[in-house]
Amino acid sequence: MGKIPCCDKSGVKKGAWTPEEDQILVNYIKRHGHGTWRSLPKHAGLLRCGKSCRLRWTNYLRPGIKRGPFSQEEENTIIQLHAMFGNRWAVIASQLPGRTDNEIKNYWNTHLKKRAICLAENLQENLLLCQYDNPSHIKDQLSNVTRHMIQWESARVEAELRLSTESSQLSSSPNKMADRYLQLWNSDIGKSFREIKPKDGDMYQSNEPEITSTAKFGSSSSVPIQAGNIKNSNSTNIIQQERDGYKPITDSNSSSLCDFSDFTSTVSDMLLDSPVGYDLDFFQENEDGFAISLDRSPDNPLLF
DNA sequence: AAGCCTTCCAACCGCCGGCCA
DNA sequence: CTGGCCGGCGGTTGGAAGGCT
Repeated sequence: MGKIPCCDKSGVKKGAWTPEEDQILVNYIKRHGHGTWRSLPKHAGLLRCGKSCRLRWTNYLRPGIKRGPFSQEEENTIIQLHAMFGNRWAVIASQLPGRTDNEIKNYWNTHLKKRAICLAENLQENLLLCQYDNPSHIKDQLSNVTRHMIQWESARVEAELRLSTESSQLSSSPNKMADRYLQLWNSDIGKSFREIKPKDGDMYQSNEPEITSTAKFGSSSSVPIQAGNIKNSNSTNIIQQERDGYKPITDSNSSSLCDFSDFTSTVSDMLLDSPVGYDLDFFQENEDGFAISLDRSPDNPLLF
C-alpha cells in the first residue's frame, strides 16, 4: 500500500525560497487563504510541494512572526517550558507569541542545550571528584550539586506556578500535575540528575534510571502551588552559572546511574514549604554545605 | 588571501493522529 | 471499523556565513 507522498518529487523545487516565490505565496494566501496545502502550489503557480509552502508560510512569511535574537525573558520561558514538556516545541512555541516551533527548536539545540549539557557534565565530574578528594573538598562539591538542584527545582516550581495559574483544569488534577512532573523528570534536565555515575561505595544509591509511572510523583506533584511571590527568572541561573565559570568536561559515557530523588525532594520541600514563598535568596552555602541565608549580594552564587 | 573548521538556521523528511467517507 | 487524506510535529540535514589559522 504505502503512503502517498505529499508531492510528486519530480518537477518540485527544493531548497531555499526566492523572494519571488515568497511574494507569490504571500499574494496567493492573502487573496484566497491557504486552503488545502497540497493543492496550493498548483493554484498559486509554485513549483513547490504543499508541505514546503506550509512550512515557509508558518515559519517565515506569516504575519506576526518575530525575528531577531531571543530576549532574556523568552529564554527563561523556553528553559522552564522545556523542563516541563521536553521537546514539545509546538507547546513551547504556543507560549511565545511570534516565535515558531522551528525557531525555538533551533535556539534550544544551538544555544540552550549546550549550556545544559555542560552544566550536567560538570555536575557529574564534581561528584566523581567527591570520591577521591579530601573530605573537606566534598562539601564544596556538594554545594555545586545543591546549587544545581535548587536551580532545577526553582525552574520546575516556577513553571508549574505559571501553568497552574493559566490553567485551573491542570492545577485541579493531581494526575496531570504528576504527568508534568514525570515529563520533567524524563527531560534532559531531569536526566542530568539521574545520570550521575558514582563508583563503588558511592554516596548515593542508584535505583531507577527512568521513571515511567506517575504514581512515583504523587506526593511532590500534588503539592498545591500558590500564585504569588515566586522570584522571577530563577532558571536563568543555569545559564548564568555556566557563563560565570563552570567548565565543561567531556566524560559522559555513563552507564551506572544515581538516584537524586531524596535530594530533589528535600530541596523541593524546602522550596515549597518556605514561609517566604519561593524566593530562593535564602539559600546559601555554609560550612555544612548549604543553609539558609539572606545574603542578596551579587556574588551570591545562588542569586538568579 | 585562501583554505579549513565551526556554528547556525532554513528547509526537508518521515511519522503520527485526527478527520471523514 | 477501516483506509485514505491531510496537517502538524519533531528529528535531521545541507549549505551559508563567520571565525580561525
